[in-house]
Amino acid sequence: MPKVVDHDQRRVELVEATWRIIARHGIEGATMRDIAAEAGFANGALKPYFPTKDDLLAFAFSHVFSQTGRRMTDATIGRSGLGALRAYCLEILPLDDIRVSEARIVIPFWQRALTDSTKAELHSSAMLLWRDTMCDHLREADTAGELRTTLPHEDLAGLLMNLVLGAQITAVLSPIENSPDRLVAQLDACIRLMAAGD
Amino acid sequence: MPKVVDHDQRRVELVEATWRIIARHGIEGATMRDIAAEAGFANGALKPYFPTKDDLLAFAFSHVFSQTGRRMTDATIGRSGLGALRAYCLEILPLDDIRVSEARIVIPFWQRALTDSTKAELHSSAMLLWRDTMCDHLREADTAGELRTTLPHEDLAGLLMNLVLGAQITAVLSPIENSPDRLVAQLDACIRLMAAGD
DNA sequence: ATCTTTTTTCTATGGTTGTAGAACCATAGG
DNA sequence: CCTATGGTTCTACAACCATAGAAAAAAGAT
Repeated sequence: MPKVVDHDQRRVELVEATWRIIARHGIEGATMRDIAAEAGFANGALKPYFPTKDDLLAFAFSHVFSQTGRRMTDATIGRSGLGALRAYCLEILPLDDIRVSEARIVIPFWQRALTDSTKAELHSSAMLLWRDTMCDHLREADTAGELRTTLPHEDLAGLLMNLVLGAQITAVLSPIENSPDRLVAQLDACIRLMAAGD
Repeated sequence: MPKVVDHDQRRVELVEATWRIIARHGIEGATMRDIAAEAGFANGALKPYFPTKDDLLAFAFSHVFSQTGRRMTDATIGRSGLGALRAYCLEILPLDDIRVSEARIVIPFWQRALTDSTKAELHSSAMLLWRDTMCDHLREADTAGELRTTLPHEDLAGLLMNLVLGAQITAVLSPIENSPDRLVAQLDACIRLMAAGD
């Protein structure tokens, strides 16, 4: 029998090479040849794992979402209410190199999703999940008396969603005015405005 | 003497054709041939006005920013403080077809700016201007006693900036949960949280 | 009516891309 | 040691793009 390869692991390898290329040279520079070279293979080696380029990109993008989502839920264990909400949002903000790279990947993804309904639905469902989780934490906070405002939870969650998504852009394209500590200050400002204590 | 053409007006015509193409088929489909066809010309007719494609895109993007900026400042005349701030932000939110189209153009622009420092600086300077204007209105509101919070104006302005930029994404990719009235409700929620009355 | 100059069209070219498929290689069992 | 087979590389190809430049058209001035 011939050399045997773990296909799933190889797929993840290729996806990580794709991330590095997109984060470094943008999605325009992410050609099949460059991705293969980054992973240490020749052009045609990708075909058995991802028959077409779109398959590769779709897998890469959904992998980013699941990775971020796992990190977010991990950050909330042992917390509830506004504390959980804050930890949840903090995990999306581009505060370190890894999450800045994720921002540099999600922005090209948005652009692709504009004309690709499959990618649009992937984004829509992921955002709906995040939004619902934020609503849950807001409800927890409300019943615990942590909330000062009586505004609908949906609007507050939508506000936070737009905040963290907008931060993906400003953190990358206006890093001076949106350094990590500024972004945290903005999030804390938003949460403190909702909180009962002040 | 030959046929005389208003070059500046022709340039604007071409830019508007470019918008329509990008809004309809995405930036990938915005080839020189398609843009020329949309404007009613042949491929090579663009060269005298925009020698290269990058010149065309740069002009198109800066035109969007100046158009939006003009609309924003127009909306604030006769207002001050939180009222002006609200009107200013309302003009950025993608609430009608025109502004949704603008969102469909600015998202590809962000993607391009990731690997094009010229576009990044264009974005950075435009955002800095908007941010400063928001700070001015916040200062007005503060001296007028409209503000409840003592948080730094810079963080509140940054918060609003991220809100309206994030809305560009959610309005296009999650339109159901972010319909125009929901977006306005989110903005009003944010402003009411900062306001004195409650 | 003709000429001159700007504007527009048309054709060509060099380069790059995604994809396909043939040739080659490495490895585990007989 | 041999062989069958999954994995990899290499080359090729068809399509597409931006751009350049020559050719044609248009329109006011003489």
